[in-house]
Amino acid sequence: MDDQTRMMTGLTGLGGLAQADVGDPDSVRKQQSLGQPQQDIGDILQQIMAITDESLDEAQARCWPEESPAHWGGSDDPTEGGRAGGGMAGGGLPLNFQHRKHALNCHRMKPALFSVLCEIKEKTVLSIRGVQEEDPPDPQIMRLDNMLLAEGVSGPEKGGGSAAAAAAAAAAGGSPTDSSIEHSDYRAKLAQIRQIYHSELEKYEQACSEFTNHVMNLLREQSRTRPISPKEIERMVAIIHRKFSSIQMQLKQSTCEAVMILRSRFLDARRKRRNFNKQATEVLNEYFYSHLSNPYPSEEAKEELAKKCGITVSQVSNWFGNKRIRYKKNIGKFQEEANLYAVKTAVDAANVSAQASQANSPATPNSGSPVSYSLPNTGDAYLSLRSLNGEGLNIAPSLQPQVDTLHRATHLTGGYEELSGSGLYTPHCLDANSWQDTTNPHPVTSPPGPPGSVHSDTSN
DNA sequence: TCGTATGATTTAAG
DNA sequence: CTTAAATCATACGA
Repeated sequence: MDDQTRMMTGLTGLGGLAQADVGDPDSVRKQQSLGQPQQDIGDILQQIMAITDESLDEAQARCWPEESPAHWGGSDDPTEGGRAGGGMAGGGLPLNFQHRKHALNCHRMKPALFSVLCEIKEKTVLSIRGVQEEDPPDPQIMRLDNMLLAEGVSGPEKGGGSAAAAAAAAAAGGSPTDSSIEHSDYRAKLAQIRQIYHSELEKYEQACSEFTNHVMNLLREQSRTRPISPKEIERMVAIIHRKFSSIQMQLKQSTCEAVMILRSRFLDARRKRRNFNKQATEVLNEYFYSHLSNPYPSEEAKEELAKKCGITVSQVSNWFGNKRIRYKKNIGKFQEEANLYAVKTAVDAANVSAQASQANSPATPNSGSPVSYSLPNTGDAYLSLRSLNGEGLNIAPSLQPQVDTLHRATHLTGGYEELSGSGLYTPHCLDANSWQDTTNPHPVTSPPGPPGSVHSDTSN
């Protein structure tokens, strides 16, 4: 309302000026046609329409290629309204346009017409009211915001991102060197995304405010010829902001996607799988094959293995899980490996026992082989070796306890059969299912092992 | 480039 | 929680 009154007063106050403007043919014509109000109003309405259209067109043509939209609305000062046309002329509007506009603004009937328009509008504006009462924060955009914040993209500064990366990597449990390299890489990429995000965001914001400015100035400008309430301007601005925020949401969404892809590329351990080093595999295999009858390392054993191999406990668990299932699935394939490690372990054990019996030393400084877990093994190693040799190994007296252990294990697992018959190296398969048999009723599903599917074993 | 090896994850059971 | 089993996705060697 305030604006309107201001506009009105401004316009009325300019009546004199308009009449003085003799140079304008339109104005002259209008002055002459004062006697016919009807025609006059029709005329002026037409002009208003024309000008409204034109000023929009002009605005599009002028505002966008150039900047400095600020001068567009001219001054807000109502007293200057009459001269606004003149002032605007500097902007490069066609002279014709300027003239007509000016004439219109200064027409004697203008105030009356304007008030009529206001009145009409007053009635219609109510219907608009109801339409625009909703602005609950979009849950979608809030989710995106939260995620970007959590990823350190939209957060304060670096730190959030690296912290997240560190946490993720810690969870992934990669080797320290690897992960640190990957982290810097990850952080670099994240920073890149972050930078792009921010520059885009800034661009959007700038564009938004620019556009808002244009529109506001346009409306203000138009408000000289038609009634525009501040509420309407406000509403228009809100609409523009909504549009731009939907664009912003797209930006946020694609940024989120980029971050997710980055994360999965860099932090998903599965994608970044590295084989364990040779020594680690060896250690694990030695344990596995020396505990073949019960290859389920205890928590402590796992920890020790993990330490030895420079991997995490869960990696040890994974390894044993994979190994068990794969061994069981195709024992034949692993036979060679089994024999290899059996020999290895047996040799170690022999060394140990030899030293134990000779030097009475509890230490196990065996060359190269890092098997030092307190070898309470189930005797599989000896079994393997024995079967390799075809006949019994001469077991040192000091090994007797281990043989006992073997017996016990044999009993426990119940997986051994009478091998004795074959005598030679026909080591039957330690039915892998028997790993579970202690608890399970015997599932007859023998693994689809190849013909030679075999494991060294012993008779009693 | 392709087949295999292998570490990790998922699913389901207990 | 642990585990078996299936599956995924990469590593790696021929």
